[in-house]
Amino acid sequence: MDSSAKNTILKAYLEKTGLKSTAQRDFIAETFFKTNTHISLDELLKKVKRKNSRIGYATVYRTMKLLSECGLALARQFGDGQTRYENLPDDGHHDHIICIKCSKIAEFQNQKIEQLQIEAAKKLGFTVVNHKLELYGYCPDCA
Amino acid sequence: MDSSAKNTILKAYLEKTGLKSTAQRDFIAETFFKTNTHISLDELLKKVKRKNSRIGYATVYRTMKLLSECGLALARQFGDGQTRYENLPDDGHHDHIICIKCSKIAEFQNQKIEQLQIEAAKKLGFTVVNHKLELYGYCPDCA
DNA sequence: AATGAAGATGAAAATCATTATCATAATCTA
DNA sequence: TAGATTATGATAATGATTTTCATCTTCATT
Repeated sequence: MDSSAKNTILKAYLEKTGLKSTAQRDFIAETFFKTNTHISLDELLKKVKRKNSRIGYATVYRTMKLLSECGLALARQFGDGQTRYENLPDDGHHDHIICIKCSKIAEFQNQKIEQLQIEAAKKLGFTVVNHKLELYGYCPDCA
Repeated sequence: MDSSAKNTILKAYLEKTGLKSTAQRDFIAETFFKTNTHISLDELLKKVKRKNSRIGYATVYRTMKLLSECGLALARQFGDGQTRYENLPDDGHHDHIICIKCSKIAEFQNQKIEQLQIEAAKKLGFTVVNHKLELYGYCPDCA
């Protein structure tokens, strides 16, 4: 999904819930859509402030909550105490591996694992809709 | 693994890191080992205080961090703002599959998935210590 | 058993992320 | 353009977790 499609969704959500479209919201959303990491609110705020230093962090918090509600951002907790936001993946699902020492996060995809998950679920009579897989360990630098 | 085996591990870890064995630590650990839910620190503190009201919450926090470090407790965040701790499963590692309609939780084990995880991590230079896998979908009754 | 050094404890204060408050400003409908 | 409603941003408040520090325990050594 490209940025303009996301904007359409956002606008529709705002309208549906009786919220207003504002320059700050648009700019924060736009900035977030351009990221490709698991960005923390702190980091996003910094990015936003670079262009518009008058935007307060409460607005960034509020906007990300909004994006999360309308499905345009995924909120994740990796155990370092901060919520991190991720864009919808363009290229299908991926999982995470997190360094328990330095908190570095890497991503990986493995079709075989996905397949085995579906099979394991099937054995129990379940149908899988979604999943969350996080590996915790040491990154190359901290090993 | 039974409680006494866990105690042995804990003692070994304390010795290795030059920490001391204390009545509070033992009691908190023992209390935790008896739980079978994803207990929050708040809830654990309450349990502990019932028997020994003089134990402070800082000690509970510190002890759970310890247990987490030596692998005797699993820290999890389900997005409600609190860290919850889970005991090691008695019968080897298991993962969860959760029904998104009725919230039923089933458990499964799959050695192959574990193996593939380790391989996927290795490709990125990571060493896996621990993992969390949750499947979300529909159970047989809600399908 | 007594000593002494290193840790541990608990109460309270500090910190960090997040949320709420509130006066002011921007948006939008009519 | 007015009027009503919502948004903003600075600040204060909250809630979970960590740190601080004076005091107490543990444990290896006498």
